[in-house]
Amino acid sequence: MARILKPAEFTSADTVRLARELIGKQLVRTDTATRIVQRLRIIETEAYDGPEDLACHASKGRTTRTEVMFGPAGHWYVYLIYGMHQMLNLVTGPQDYPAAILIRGLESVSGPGRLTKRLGIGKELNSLPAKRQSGLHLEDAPRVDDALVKATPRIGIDYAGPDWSQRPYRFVADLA
DNA sequence: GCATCGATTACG
DNA sequence: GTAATCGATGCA
Repeated sequence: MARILKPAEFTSADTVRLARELIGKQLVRTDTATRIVQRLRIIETEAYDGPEDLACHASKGRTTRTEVMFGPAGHWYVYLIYGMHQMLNLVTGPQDYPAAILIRGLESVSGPGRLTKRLGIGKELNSLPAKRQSGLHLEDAPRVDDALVKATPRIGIDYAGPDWSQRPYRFVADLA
């Protein structure tokens, strides 16, 4: 079994780089009640980097919803979008610096809303640390070659304006 | 209290 | 192209 990634490993201020490095790592769901364990590699991520990033929820300030992004790295940020889809994010960066990485796709599961549904992820995980005892954690994996990873603009954030919406903060593993 | 807005998906 | 669906937010 692969090494478990600790929350403290995501304290780097370079969230965009962390989003790139998360590609290929394994997302592990452990349900103590049903004993079902799911282990899937991450193939798509997006970086949301700090108060200046107009696409980042925290750019509007510290609120009940965004509070977790200001907290310690390595905790889950889960929220509901469009009234029906749960989005899974990993908080990154130093304490009090609001940043997170949206996990958009896993091998065999395309789409951020679909993956949370598949793994049974909901708001009960919000603000919990990415540890085995929380029921959802990350495990290390060999680095995915740069030739297989492409960077593109983030999805669905045109409202953030051309400067932010066009930045290559989305990473997709081109598995073929 | 009430109106508006989505880090999406599925279907035509 | 557009409907579905509801918590967070902002304003009164």
